[in-house]
Amino acid sequence: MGTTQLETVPEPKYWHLKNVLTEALDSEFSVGEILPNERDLAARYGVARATLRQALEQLELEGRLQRRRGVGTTVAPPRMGVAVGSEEQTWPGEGDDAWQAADCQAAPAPPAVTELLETGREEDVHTVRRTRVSHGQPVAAELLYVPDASVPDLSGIDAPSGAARARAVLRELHRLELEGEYRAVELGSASAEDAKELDRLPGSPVLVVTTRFYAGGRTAAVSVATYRADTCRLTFGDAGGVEIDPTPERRAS
Amino acid sequence: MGTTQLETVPEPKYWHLKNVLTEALDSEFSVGEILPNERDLAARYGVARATLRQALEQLELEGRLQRRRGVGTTVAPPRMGVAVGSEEQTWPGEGDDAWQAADCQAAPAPPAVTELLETGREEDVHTVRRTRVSHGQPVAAELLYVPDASVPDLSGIDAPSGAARARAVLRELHRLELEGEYRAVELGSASAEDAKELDRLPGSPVLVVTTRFYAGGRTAAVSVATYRADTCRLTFGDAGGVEIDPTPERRAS
DNA sequence: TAGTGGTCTAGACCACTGC
DNA sequence: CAGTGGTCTAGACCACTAT
Repeated sequence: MGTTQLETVPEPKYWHLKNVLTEALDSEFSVGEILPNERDLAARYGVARATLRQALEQLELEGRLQRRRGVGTTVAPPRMGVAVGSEEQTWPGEGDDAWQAADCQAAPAPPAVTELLETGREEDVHTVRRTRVSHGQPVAAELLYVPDASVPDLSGIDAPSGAARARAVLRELHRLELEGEYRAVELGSASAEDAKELDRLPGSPVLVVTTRFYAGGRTAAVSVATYRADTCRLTFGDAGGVEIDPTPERRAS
Repeated sequence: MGTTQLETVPEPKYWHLKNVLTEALDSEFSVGEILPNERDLAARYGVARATLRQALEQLELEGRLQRRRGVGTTVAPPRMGVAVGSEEQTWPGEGDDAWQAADCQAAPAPPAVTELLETGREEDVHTVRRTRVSHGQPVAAELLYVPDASVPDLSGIDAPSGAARARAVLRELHRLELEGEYRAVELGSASAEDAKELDRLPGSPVLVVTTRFYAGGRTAAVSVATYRADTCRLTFGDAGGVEIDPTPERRAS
């Protein structure tokens, strides 16, 4: 850095600071290392703590830092790639797919999902909760909505709720022939519930993946999965069998 | 502060405020409507402006609000779905794909891209800039990196740079047989350049879509596209021909 | 208990938009 | 020009984690 022109461009302090810190991160810190605390850092760079925090927030958003209350700020490892969609489409829970079924309740789906499923507004649907763990870390929390019409033979199952019932719902679902998937990704913020499962604070940025599963000419199930945006890079497709560990870029010095 | 419960759950003010505003948005405002200014809103809810802003930032992140300096805060329309990947894989610019080539320069690619392309660190690659407009709004800015090896017959083209050359590069690229695509989506923040193209402030949250195009057993091109996270929902696949306008949920009253 | 990040305040000034 | 959101400050207290 050295220079800084004053001419014509009043670059915000936090933006400049973010760039300075990015370089420092690249050159002077290694993954997992703890940064000085916010008060010290602010003092060192001659800014108010709030301004310093604005820069740190950006860096956290970009996956460069991880902050934990009561602990400190650490240099984050490169984001991990998590496979979300591939060539061969499969039902959730089919094969061994990194997800763990946690629970299943009968409850009305949120309006947005109701519309996709074309179910009644007050109608109960099977609501399966699953979590996904990768590299020992929770990366996603999912709610899978399955209308009773998609799993008509479920009645015989004893377990009224819980993981056992969740697995039963999935098993029944697999009996249908999957005709297609339609997926959407958007930015969201973690609900209180999801935040707890993801070990983050409520409001943390998440990537929301909504998947509609088609069977028998209708939407047979809808999945809403929220991935930690700070630690995950969602991957799609498999590029003709090539599957390289992605994420180059960062390295310690 | 007046009272408020003391029992067990000190919910942050900005979080509570966000929820209150969300309901107000659902019930009392319609798309495009202008909210009261931040100072008035803060006073109305009895919080400092910074706290109010924290709530507004969350809502903007969720795509519910749009804020423009010098103008005001308006209720945002539902996010638009933009198609990013579908069953049939195509080269960028093949068919009529909503993108507009803007420029092309010869320059070294960033390290991350260099690694994917397996080109030399200092080697120049054709760098095509394109923008994508949807519903009259800029939604994405892209940099497409094409090593010379992928377009060997380009030498004869006159235009050294500019849109004409960009189109020429794409045309040459289409002569290769596309063997596969590998895509990744992650959260990022807009660079100063991208921000300008997207009509946003630098640092705004964006969805970064990195695509590797395979041909001849190698990565023949790499595209890095940044989509406005506030206005876009990225869609993948086509679910057997079904293509419904998504995004239910919001409505004015 | 000491130290961290998270929340909140009440001000100030700046940059931009529109009239 | 007046009015908007964007940046910045200097403090305070709270919630959490580790020791």
